[in-house]
Amino acid sequence: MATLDDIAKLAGVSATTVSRVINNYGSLSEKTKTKVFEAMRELNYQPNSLARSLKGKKTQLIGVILPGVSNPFFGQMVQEIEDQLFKKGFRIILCNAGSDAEKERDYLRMLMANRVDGIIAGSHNLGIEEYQKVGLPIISFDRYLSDEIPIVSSDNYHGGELAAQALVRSGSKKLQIITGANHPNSPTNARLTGFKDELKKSDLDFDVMEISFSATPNIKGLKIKELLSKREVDGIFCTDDLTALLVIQQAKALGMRVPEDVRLVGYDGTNFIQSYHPELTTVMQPISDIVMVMIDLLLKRVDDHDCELEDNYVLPVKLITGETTA
Amino acid sequence: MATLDDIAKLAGVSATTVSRVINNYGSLSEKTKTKVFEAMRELNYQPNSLARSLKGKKTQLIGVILPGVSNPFFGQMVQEIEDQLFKKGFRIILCNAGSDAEKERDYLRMLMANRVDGIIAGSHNLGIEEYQKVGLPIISFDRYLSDEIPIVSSDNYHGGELAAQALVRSGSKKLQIITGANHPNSPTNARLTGFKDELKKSDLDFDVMEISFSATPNIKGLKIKELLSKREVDGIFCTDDLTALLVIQQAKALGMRVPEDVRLVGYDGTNFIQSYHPELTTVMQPISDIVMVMIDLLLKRVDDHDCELEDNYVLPVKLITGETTA
DNA sequence: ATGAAAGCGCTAACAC
DNA sequence: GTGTTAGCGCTTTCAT
Repeated sequence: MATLDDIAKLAGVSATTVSRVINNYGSLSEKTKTKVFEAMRELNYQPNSLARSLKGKKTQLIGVILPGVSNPFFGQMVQEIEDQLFKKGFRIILCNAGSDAEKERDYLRMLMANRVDGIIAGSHNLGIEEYQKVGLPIISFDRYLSDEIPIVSSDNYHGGELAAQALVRSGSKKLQIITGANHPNSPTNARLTGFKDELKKSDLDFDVMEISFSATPNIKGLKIKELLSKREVDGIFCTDDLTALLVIQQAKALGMRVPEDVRLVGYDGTNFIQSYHPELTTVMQPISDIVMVMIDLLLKRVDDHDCELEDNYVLPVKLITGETTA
Repeated sequence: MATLDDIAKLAGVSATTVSRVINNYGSLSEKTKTKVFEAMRELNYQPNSLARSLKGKKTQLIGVILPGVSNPFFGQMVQEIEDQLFKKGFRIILCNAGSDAEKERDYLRMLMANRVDGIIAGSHNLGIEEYQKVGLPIISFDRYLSDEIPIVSSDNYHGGELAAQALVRSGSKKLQIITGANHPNSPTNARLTGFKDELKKSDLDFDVMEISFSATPNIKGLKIKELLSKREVDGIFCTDDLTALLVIQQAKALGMRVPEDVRLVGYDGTNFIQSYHPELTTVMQPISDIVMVMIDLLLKRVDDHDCELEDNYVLPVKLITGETTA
């Protein structure tokens, strides 16, 4: 692979001059510029960004740590992150942390070793104290990581309220929440709180069922089947859309009709769900806006490591009404 | 951020020694090792992989160029790639090329500039001659890129045959194929050919409808609606599962029953579809195996740029039978 | 068992 | 308008 020196030799100038041409810096004669450009073309030259970054420049690399990209919600989020970051000249290193805290720690070390300019983190793992001392700009999605790390999230509390309202409005009397395991400090808990608080107004009964985020769809389906077979609930709020899909599936299998026998509200409202399951009433998170805010904040910190930021940035959610609460 | 020299000073040894400790190289006394390790811990030291790579080492970075990760198929594929590569000590730079050839070219340049060790590419863009001269190990998924680049794919031809068989077996008489726009040199065409060839045996009629891969679900839905309203077909093969979902949606809206009025076979068989749409008959691509082969080949080329590889690696597909062809 | 010194490819004063 | 030089943080001979 050609180096700056190769170009310099071929163009008959010094390395500095080539560097100047590349970075469009200082004053160059048209003649040299042309010569250098030609040489670059001829050797199919690409400046070694490793060397560049070594000299103190940014790497233009951002680490993205999320549970995993096979989930449509995070798939869309990563796509959005990649898209917006690309336009600003950054690339991303994708880190699927899954539910493996050790892997997440490894990734954190690697990202430090690679001198990424910053990190966007939104995994579900807890107790990773390493976040305290990465010494790199970090923005978190929807999780508390450390006191210094700003959290961007949608308005989970209001989302919970909206879900409750939709269920109540549709005439449900015996309500059920199906949610991931209860993580302390997680803004996601607010979905629950909002839901409960809203219900207090109407004095209705409800139950909470927790199913680990990392359980397989089969396991989740089983638990849902158990729940539904009792035929005791007529309104369900799932704190994510995929679980809601499972409820529809199991209800159908049990001969229960949605929404006649049981009403249903999901959460997330990805493009995928909106296109392929428009029947589902759900609370839509503004993924694009969330990402925009995260990137904005992150790049601010990249430019100035010590710039002051709020602890929390909360973006509005929206209820999308489908037939499952008709 | 601490450097090797900082550690050397703190431990009271030379930089060379620290380097030896890090790389577990040459002969070291236990005493020095301990001192150095302590210093590293104290300063939360991470070796600068940029500097390391500059010295001729590999970057342990692999570029992954795909249409986009918000599609469940590619989402699962990327997740699989990331997973398998992580275990071998590599990280990935994610490049969503979308349907933007210029973006793909940009990414190619960036990947060269970043000195990634290799590239896995499976975008849908055509006419990117740059692949000819990247000078980096590349493996392609399901697309022809250049004569030197091996293609790994599932057995598209047999997949087409299986789809046809399933439809015929279920008693369909007037068949329809819905597929992406016909790209020259794309192994995906084989799905069509396999389907057609199989049909010749049974002497049934069929039509082909092309819908661009990059069309929105709404657009696709519209075309499908037009098609279905004529009520002329009773068996449909979609060359991807998401389109099949759209067919189910439109059929329902038109009051047509699946499979009574129209039978349906999809293609891909992701975990997502298997879990959330088990009713869909589909041809499953062995994503995990495909990725394993791609990575195996890629790493061979990383170790030895000139190692001989086959042009094509074809992995077996499997028909998953659901109720849409019952 | 350890250190000194050169160099990977690039940028940025500092000359002229 | 262009060249010289000194590093960035690390690895790697070659000494000792």
